[in-house]
Amino acid sequence: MRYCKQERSRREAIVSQICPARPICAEIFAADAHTGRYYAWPMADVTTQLKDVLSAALVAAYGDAYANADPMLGPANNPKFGDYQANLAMKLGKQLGKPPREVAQAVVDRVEMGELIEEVEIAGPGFINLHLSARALASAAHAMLGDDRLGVPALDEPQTVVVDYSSPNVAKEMHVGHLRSTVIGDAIARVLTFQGHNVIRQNHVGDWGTQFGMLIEHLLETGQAEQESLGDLTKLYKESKKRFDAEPDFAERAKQRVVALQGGDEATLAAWKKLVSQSETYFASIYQRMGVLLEPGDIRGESFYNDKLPGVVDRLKQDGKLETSQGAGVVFVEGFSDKDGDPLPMIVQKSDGGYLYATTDLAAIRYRVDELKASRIVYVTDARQSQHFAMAFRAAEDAGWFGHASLEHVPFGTVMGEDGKPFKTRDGDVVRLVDLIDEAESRAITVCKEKNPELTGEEADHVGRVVGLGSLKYADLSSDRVKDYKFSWDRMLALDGNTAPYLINAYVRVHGIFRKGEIDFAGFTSDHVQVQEPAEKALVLKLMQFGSTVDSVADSLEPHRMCNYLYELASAFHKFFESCPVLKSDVPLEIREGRLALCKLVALTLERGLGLLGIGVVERM
RNA sequence: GCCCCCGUAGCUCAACUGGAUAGAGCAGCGCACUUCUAAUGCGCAGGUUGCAGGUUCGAGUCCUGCCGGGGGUACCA
Repeated sequence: MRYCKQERSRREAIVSQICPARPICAEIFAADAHTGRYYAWPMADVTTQLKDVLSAALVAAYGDAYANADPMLGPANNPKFGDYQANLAMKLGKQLGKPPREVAQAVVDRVEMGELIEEVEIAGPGFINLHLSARALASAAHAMLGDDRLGVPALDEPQTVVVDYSSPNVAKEMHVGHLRSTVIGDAIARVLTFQGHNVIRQNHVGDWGTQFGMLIEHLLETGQAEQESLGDLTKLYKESKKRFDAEPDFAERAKQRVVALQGGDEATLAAWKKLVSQSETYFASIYQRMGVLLEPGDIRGESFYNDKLPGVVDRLKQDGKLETSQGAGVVFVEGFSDKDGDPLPMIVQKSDGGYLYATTDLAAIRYRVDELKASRIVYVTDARQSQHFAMAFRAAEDAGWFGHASLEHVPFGTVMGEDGKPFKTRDGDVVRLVDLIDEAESRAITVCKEKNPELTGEEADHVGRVVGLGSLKYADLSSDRVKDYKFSWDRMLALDGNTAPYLINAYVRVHGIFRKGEIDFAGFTSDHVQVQEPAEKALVLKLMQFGSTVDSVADSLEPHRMCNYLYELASAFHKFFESCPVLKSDVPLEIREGRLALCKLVALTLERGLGLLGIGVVERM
């Protein structure tokens, strides 16, 4: 958990001043009492206040040494255990050599209830169960409503974080294999940006390598290199590959062409640049359609590191890390072995003098640490590359190339078909990304029109685009990324369960209420938030978890945690919707206003949460 | 062979980084619509968390060994 500067100094002041315990909550609320409003300190969410109270109680009981101990506070996992639970007593009991329940009692005895806590009790081995006052909940909701960031403080000490994702290949069409890196990486970039980090997106495109020899040779021989547009790049790739495999003479010329390319031959380079530039235009169009943040300026392809590769090898040599094995320049990294149980080398220079992806990745690490000043670098790639990154990170670490920076591989599993085997077309071909998007949109339109026949024309198209793309992304994001997942149109477009349509529909329902009541959504605000009904209470408690969910996603780099949260939020909203009428004539005006506030808060949180996943919303569907 | 990842209800997935009685959706059965959009909600049923040990107040989660699936394992990325 991180706090803004203001918040942190406030916490420190409280903790240092309070021994023995003082009525901090009363103080906090008193500061606002004259305004007649419930919300407490600016930026101080109720969770933070609870932690303060527990910290203070802990210090009062056992002294200053425990001022920074984690109270282990979290939402209660069952309403009968209250609203929040603190699990510190069990851990502390061990440290202090006392029974956990005794520790819990000592803490509870010194908890200043104030207006925040209604009831506190000890249960089981030493759980501290906290029941919040209705007023505290109302205050929390009100504070969120008045804050653009929904109560999530911007970081006091932002880091420079490099997020490496998507990485398609020049002269090849993007396919299902690029889906996960692109979607997961984008969500991670968005979440870290929202937290306040300086996020530098890096698209490590495959724009260099031996395959360009055959492509360029074919282009030049057929005269296509002269043309304004190169046309269908997939066709080009297939044609040249076919020739490469079938014509030995062509294959030989293609190999020579690689040498010419590396040597900087003008005509060769011109053709290569044409390929790259056309591909980049194509990537940009896909990203735009997908609503992905990546731009041409984020591209640092393999070729970008070309002139840095000899330096990488030289540096390794200087550091005494480089060895020669079977004619290749290698680095032996501790802890890796090959089939025969011998140490596994990481090859940085081939026996013919060429460089490999390990060299490029090492060069990229240096660039990101030295030039981009990154303090955290995350790589969103296929889980199959785990060993490669483990070796590269270890080698760079051994060489002392990244002082305080942390490097993280963010692996993900494979997209499977319904049969449990890697997702392919019926013919066994790779599935093109554009085909996936097309089908997602058209299926979404069908599903939406079926439920709402009044949906027509441009609006139907728009809804189809948002819901279709959203469903495709959400399916990819909503399960634990390290596992493979089964691709299913029916499941991802289902209106029930943990799906994009279900979440977007919750958003739509809120707007439906505002439309029905002829209330301006954007302009609406209220001081009359009240939390009385169980469904209201459950909803507010869920809303309050948004901030910690963002932190959790940022720490773990697991976007599915946000999906789980949003699904629980939407479920809580639907229960509220069932049991708490808003616009009905017998609802008192104040209650109506308070419930409208909760509705708006739900919509804002859904929109923000989905937005952090790169998914949009619609007001009608 | 060695290393890494995965194994949870019939199916698809969760489980807040070790917390209380393992939760959802689908499929099955039964309820609630002159509606704030039933695109929903409620209930029933469904489990030896692959197996066996271990660590501790407490294990789906951590450790060890098996079983099963996937991936990696020297000049592709």
